[in-house]
Parts: sequence; structure tokens; C-alpha cells
Amino acid sequence: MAPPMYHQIADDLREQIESGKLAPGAQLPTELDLRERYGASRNTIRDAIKRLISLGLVETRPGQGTYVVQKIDPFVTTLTGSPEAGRAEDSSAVYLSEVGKEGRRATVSTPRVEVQPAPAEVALRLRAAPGTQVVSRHQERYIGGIPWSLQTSFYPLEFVTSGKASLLLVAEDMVEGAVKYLEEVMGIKQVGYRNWITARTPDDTEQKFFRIPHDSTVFEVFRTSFDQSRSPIRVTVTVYPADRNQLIVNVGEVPDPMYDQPKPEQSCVAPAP
Amino acid sequence: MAPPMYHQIADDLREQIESGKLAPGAQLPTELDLRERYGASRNTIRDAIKRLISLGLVETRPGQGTYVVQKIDPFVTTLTGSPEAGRAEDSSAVYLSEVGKEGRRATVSTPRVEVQPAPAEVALRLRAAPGTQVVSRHQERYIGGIPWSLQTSFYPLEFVTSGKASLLLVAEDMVEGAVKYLEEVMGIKQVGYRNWITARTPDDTEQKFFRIPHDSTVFEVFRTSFDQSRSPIRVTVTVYPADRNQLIVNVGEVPDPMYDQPKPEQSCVAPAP
DNA sequence: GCAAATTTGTTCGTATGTATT
DNA sequence: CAATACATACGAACAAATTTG
Repeated sequence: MAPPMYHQIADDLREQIESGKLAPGAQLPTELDLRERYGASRNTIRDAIKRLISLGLVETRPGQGTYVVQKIDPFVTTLTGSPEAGRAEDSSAVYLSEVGKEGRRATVSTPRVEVQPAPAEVALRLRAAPGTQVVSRHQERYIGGIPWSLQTSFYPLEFVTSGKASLLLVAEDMVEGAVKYLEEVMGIKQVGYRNWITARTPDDTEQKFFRIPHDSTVFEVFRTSFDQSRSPIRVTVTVYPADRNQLIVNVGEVPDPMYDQPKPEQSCVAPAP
Repeated sequence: MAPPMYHQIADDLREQIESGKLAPGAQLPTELDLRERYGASRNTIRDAIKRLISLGLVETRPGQGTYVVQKIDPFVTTLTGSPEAGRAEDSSAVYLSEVGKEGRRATVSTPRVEVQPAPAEVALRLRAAPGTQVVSRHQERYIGGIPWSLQTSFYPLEFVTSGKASLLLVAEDMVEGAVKYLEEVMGIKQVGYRNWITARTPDDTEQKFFRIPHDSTVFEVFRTSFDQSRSPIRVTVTVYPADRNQLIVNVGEVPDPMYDQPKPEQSCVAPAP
């Protein structure tokens, strides 16, 4: 009934990491060293390391070695801004556990603007037929130089073909915010929005941009905005790598979230007795 | 620069699964069959299958074979109920994409009640010193017989030592809801709460209960409830396996979410040109 | 109920390729 | 270029779980 050897080796290394015996950033012994240390074959050692990778505890660098991951202070995004808010919700809502830390300002790439058929999940939320043409605005977002999220907003094509909101096609950041702009030129007022949160593995683009392994996890948040008549006016899809992002949802009256900023820890749900 | 063979094999099988050539529930050819089909060694075939597992496309059953996963209709939980609501928020907020489907009622185990030192993340949120004794109430929750979530609520021990809320120690489901009970016996009114959402890999208990692999993903939602004086009165930790759960956050006025219930699809963020 | 056949899980050894120093 | 370290791939053997005869 003994667990397999590569489990035991992984557990032993995990304990060393979590106890601090192997500090963040430190290099693990090479696979050949571990092979001797544990009296196992190299393949078995590699199986153990694969488990540590899937736990997010270590990373391997070809030609260099295996290293204990440096967990960065997570970015925390509040999803419940005021319904009228244009863009301030996102960037201003990023709290950092080390307050006043330098070099962590949010920056955004210039958007890539396209007219394309709406992906199925977007068409559904815009209540449009599958394949309907829409305007998409795609941006890469960083905090303190670290890849933070990938965001794409989709608008009905009528907004621009009607000639009223042609600025949506300009590949420049909308500093004032798209919500405010749409209200000014079209009289469309955002009265609410819904966030739909899922988790999945990253695609190739996301793996490269965030530099995360293929079997890691990303949050995918679909935000559908609605106007006075309860019609969808925009769908924004934001992808956050789960290893460096957390989400906050406030309901009713709550104190400032800086109160209870946790440190990275393990589970705290009581196990069975 | 060709991708390694186990990538190509995995991609080929993935295409067959996503095209429907290999239907959900169907058995893949055995490893020995695939070994001949692709002219690779068994270990290489197994590496390819491991990739499909991490994508959540297949599962292996020792002694039986490898099967295409049957994705169940996801459970969708709305995190933004009314601040005063006691328990109705959770169970009533589970929408199902196939409306009226039978056998999908939410059921809850009788709680396991303990007095224990607060885990670090809980103590922090209750603004108590680390290790402070708290009352914990732990429940297993199912929908239609399927393990849905594990929930543990933590209350300050003073609530019971003061003699006012001794029902918190009774190992029975609080049908009326704990929030309503606390208001009745202690005059504590919940005016708001905050959900703090993270993602991580499951621990042993969660792997067994949800029957998910060790490298899969769970949502961990910390809900801190606050009273009139902005003091925390309860911390509820809920763990949802990400393969069958999605979360909704409503802000402002939004239409009924049944409108845009998506089907399981892949990413819809436009890749780089 | 048991034995045999089937299928995946673990472990070893070895060789070669690729990335980094 | 050489040395080092991880990545890929092959072959083989036995163990453990499940189904079948």
C-alpha cells in the first residue's frame, strides 16, 4: 500500500521547499544528483519533479537546472466597480499587498483593432447570430512590467457603421474610457454588467505571453455590459494567469480590502477527521 | 524545429476528439494499439495521453482504458446575492443550462462542527490573532448527486461562549440560515460581504471527494461577512472544482442570466495576427 | 469464485537531442 | 568548442486494477 517512489520523492522535496530549506529562487540538485541521493533512476526523479511543477513549486530551465519558483505578490482585481464606471474599475482596483511598492504601475499596449466574425461565446452574449461581424479591440496589460492580463472587447459593428462611434476603429487607447465615449456619441448608458468567471488551460498565445506552462490555469472573465433597455452593448473577455492573479467581489457595504491581505498559504479547509 | 512526437500525437488525438470523431465517453485505442498506429514507443504514447489529460479531454481508468471525458453541464453560482440573504444565495443561485433537467437538486451533508485554532488566512480575515480558537462548520455539497463543493464556515468562539449563539455548535443544518439566526439571537446584522477568489490545485481530501486528478484546478472562494460596525462576523471558505463550476458576478441592473448560457467551447480571444 | 487475459501504472536502463554556460 | 543539464525517445519488465471466461 506504499505510495509509488516518485510520490515519496516529490513529497520529500515539497517538504524541503515549504519548510524553507530550499528557498525561493534556489536551485535544486541536478537530476543526476537526485538520482544518487534517492537511489532511483533518472526517469523516476523526473516524474517527481513533474509533480512539483504541476503544484507550481518549481520550474525547470533547459541547460540550467530546476529552481524553486519565486512567487510574486499577487495582483488583486476588484470586479465590482460602479456600473457607470468606464475603465477606472480595472486599473485602479489593483491592490498590492506591499503597499507603496515601486515599479508596479499598470501599463497597456496600444490596442489591435479588428473587424471579425464574433466568436460563438461572444455572439451569444451580444444576442447576435453566430458569425456576425463585430469590432474587437485587443490589448496586452502589464503591471510593473509583468504580463498581467490579455483583454479583448467586442462591440456590435452597427456602432461604427452608423457613423456615430467611429473612434472604436482607431487603434489608440481610449483614455477617457469607451463607456463614457459611447454615452457621449450615442446616448448609450451602461447601467450594469455581468462577469462570468471560468478557469481553463492557456492556449499557445497565452502560454507565450505570460510565460506559463501548457498545463497551468488561467481565469477567463466574460464581462457583458448592458444599457438602459437591458441590451448588451459590449462583451469584454479578460484572461488572467491564475498563478499571479486573484479576484475580489464586494457585495453591500464592506471595509477597505487592505485589511485582510493574505500571504500565499496552502488550503485551510479542515480535512476529514 | 519540428515539435516533439508526443506533441504531434496529442494534437492528432485532440483533433479527433474535438471533431467528434472520438465521441464523449468513447474509449481510445489502447496504448499498445496507439503504439503501432503511430510507430512510437509506449512511453511516448503515454506522454501524449498525459497532455490530453492535462487539457481535460480524456481520463484513464487502470485496467480498463482511456476514455474521452463526458463534460457535465457546469454548475453556475452567483456570488452577488443580497447582503441580507442568509443562505438562499448559494443554492438558489445555481442555474443550469438545460432548464428543468431532473435530478439536479442541491443537497448538503450534515455539518461537521469543530472548535479549532483558526487557519492563518481565516484568522487574518476575522482580524484575530493567529491560532485563535474558532467554531468551524464543514459541509459537503452535491447537485444531483454530483460532488459540487466543500464549504467551511468559521465563527468567532465568543459567539458561543457568550451563550448567545450556542446553536452554532449543533451538528445540524441551519435551515433558516446562520445569518438570520445571528441577527435574532445577537442582533448582528450582515450589511455586506467580500468574496476573494483564487485558484489552486486540490489537496488530498478534495481529490478524493471530487474525484479529480492531483494537477487539476479548484476555485477557492473566501467570503468574509461584515456587520453594521464593519466588523467581520464570519469567514466562509468554499472550494469548487473548476471542471464543473463557473461563477457569476452581477453589478448594477442586469437581465436574467439564462439569456446567454454558453456551451463549452475553447478560447475566443483573438490570437496574434 | 477463481484463473486468465487485458490494460494502465511504475521503474529501470540507455541513447540522443537541445539549450545554456 | 566543450561541459553541463534538461528534453525526448526507445525498449523492457513487473505491478496493480479490471474484465472476462
